[in-house]
Amino acid sequence: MNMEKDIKEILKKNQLSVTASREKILQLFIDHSGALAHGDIERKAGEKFDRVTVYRTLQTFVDKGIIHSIPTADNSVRYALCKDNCEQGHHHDQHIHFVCTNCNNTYCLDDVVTPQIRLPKGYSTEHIEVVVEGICINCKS
Amino acid sequence: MNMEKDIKEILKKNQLSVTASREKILQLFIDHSGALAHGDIERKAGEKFDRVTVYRTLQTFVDKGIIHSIPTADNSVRYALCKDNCEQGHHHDQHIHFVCTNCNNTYCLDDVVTPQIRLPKGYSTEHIEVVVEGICINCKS
DNA sequence: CAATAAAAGCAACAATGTTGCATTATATTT
DNA sequence: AAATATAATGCAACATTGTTGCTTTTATTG
Repeated sequence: MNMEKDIKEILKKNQLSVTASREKILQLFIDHSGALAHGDIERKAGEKFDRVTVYRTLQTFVDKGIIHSIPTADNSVRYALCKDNCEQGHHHDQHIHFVCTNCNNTYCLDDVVTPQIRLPKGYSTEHIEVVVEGICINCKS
Repeated sequence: MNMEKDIKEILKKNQLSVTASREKILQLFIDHSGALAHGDIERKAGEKFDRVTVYRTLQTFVDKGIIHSIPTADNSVRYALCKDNCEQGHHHDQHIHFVCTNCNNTYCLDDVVTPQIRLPKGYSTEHIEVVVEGICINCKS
């Protein structure tokens, strides 16, 4: 399969010029099923690219709706591919995230939809983020 | 009201020696209804205390179950008081968190219980974190 | 292929988080 | 209440992470 072409097309579809760093970093996300922390990406792509480029590329991808960031409680933001055809400046992922406490991987559980939350009177909802911690399917004994 | 005494007692109840920095930082949490970012605390208490002390005090409070950390998607961990009588090394807060996109405050909605999440086969749940973004009751127009 | 626009690289800096150790404060014991 | 043991603080130095301005390089367009 000609994945390389797919990557170029993803970039073009998002009105991004095709550069080596963008191809490489997007490739990382496609190859890796789980989420990637900035540090992971910097380690895997950082030999070839400047740290600043990694930061800016990730930011660009988030802005374009190619990846989304996943909240954590320990100051280590992670990113994963958007699968819900997010558009520029408007993410609408509806899946939950799962963090394995054993292998520390983060997964997007695309089939698990975020639940409705009934808020107290006066609060309005724009976006709901659900992160479940537990043992993933690869680590269960 | 003699709040000072309460603070000392909270510390003692958690087998912590009563020190000026712990009193001050715990006071901040009690006075402030929402969550506090590390930066907030450092700014409010940092004139009197060393940055390192703030880090260590927060870590101690988390370990003891006095405060809990709230995940965010932008690398700015926030902390809030535990109200569900968490014990040392074992948090069992069951409330959701609400981040106002207008005033940027984070609230613990103690009355809103985290929903059940049905995970795919093979995944087991240890902890569920729900963060809702929207407009809070103080900012609604 | 040249011109234009955009991205990458570089350097310097700012902010955030960590560690070891000497000093100081707290709690405990007598 | 003072001495002692224990624990927390402050300090310095360092490591990591994130940001900004500017120059050079690369990609796209005609």
